[in-house]
Amino acid sequence: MQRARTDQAKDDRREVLLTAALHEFFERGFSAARMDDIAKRAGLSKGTLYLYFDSKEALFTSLIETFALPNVERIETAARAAGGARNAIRAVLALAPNLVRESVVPLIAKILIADAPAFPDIVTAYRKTVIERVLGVFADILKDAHEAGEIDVSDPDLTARLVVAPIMFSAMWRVVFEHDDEAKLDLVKLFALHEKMLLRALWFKEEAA
Amino acid sequence: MQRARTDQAKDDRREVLLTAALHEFFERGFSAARMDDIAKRAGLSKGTLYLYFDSKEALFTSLIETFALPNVERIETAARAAGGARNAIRAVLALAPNLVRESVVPLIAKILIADAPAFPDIVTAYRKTVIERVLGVFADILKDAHEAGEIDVSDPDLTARLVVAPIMFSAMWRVVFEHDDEAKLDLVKLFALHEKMLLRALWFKEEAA
DNA sequence: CCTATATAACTGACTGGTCAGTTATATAGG
DNA sequence: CCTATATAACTGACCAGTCAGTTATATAGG
Repeated sequence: MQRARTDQAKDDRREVLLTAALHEFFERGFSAARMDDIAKRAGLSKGTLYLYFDSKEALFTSLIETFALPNVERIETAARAAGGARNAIRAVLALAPNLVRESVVPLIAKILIADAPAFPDIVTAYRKTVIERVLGVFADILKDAHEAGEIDVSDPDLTARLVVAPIMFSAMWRVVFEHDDEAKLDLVKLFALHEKMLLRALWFKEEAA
Repeated sequence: MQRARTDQAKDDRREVLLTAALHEFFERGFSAARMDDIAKRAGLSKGTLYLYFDSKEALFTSLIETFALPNVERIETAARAAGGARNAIRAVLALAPNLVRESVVPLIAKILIADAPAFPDIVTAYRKTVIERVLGVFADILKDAHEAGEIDVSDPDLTARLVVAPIMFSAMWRVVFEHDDEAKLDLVKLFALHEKMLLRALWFKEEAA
């Protein structure tokens, strides 16, 4: 086997191992995933895996930390870049189909849901740094629009959750049901509809006109 | 240990074991849950557990089958009993807080999500008998209202998913985050808001008036 | 109503297999 | 030829499933 001697090469190897771990943990869950399989999937041996991570738990923790943030930033930028609440909602819901179908977000979510009771600290950290940050961005935008008299939002935090709920719903749908093709969702249509209904609900006076 | 001699007593024992299994599988996942712990939780020995279920897998299957249907029926009756789409939506969303907070539905959902890849057949069966049945009830109601000219619903199947999404969202929230009290959701307010926004989105012409 | 006998519910020690983590050995690459 | 990296053989803890033995309960027979 070729050796990773430079720092760059080692970082690459770490990443390959983390990606392998992502898929094994996703498919099997923390407990049933085998360190041997993760190493093999990365084209390495178990011994080598232990050169890069101290334990199965350490690997799990690194995994969540590594994959959690990048996609949050994508959402956050899209939301903040668009001017105004209406455009922010549009921008994020336009991103949603790709996020649900192509990104690792649904995989990470599934892994966290599955192993939450075993890793309460990781879950709490994830909620604070990822979930509540995303919800907070939405809530802020809604609040601003409310204060500007543009829309009527009694509770921005709860409204933000209602905006996000279909993303979570379809992420779980993908992860649980889409192993059989019969159950595929049309995500583009789903989020277009969600957008339409949200705009009607929030700007209902103008929309009805 | 007292013995279960009558059929009734045996059924009771089965149920106690299933309830113990529900909680262990929920907390640990299929793989990490121990048959010994399930038995102990039910106040019995592992040997006895094997008198009632052939294997860990058989126990798992029975568990899903036993707990899946009753709550579907609750939703279905509530939806069908209420006359008209508006009342059906109201009736079901009024049920939602209790369903999310008190029923086993979120536990079963979590277990299924966690172990879906290991039990594709169970998952497919669950989708057909539970999920699509519930979604179908909503879709039918929406379609009827649409055909009666009451509301404008281009795609009842997708709309039904948007109605249900916040239930799934808050079920996962409970199951993943509510181990710490800091993260409690106000479900009554959440679903009241969801109802308000749905009514605006669907009957937006009248609501705006 | 008592007691002896039969039965089926129950138990927990044991077995075989699995897998996280360790270590002795091999070798790529400078 | 030296050493950091990689490997695969190894160890021991753990656990699903089994089964020989135990005991609660039913009931036959006095």
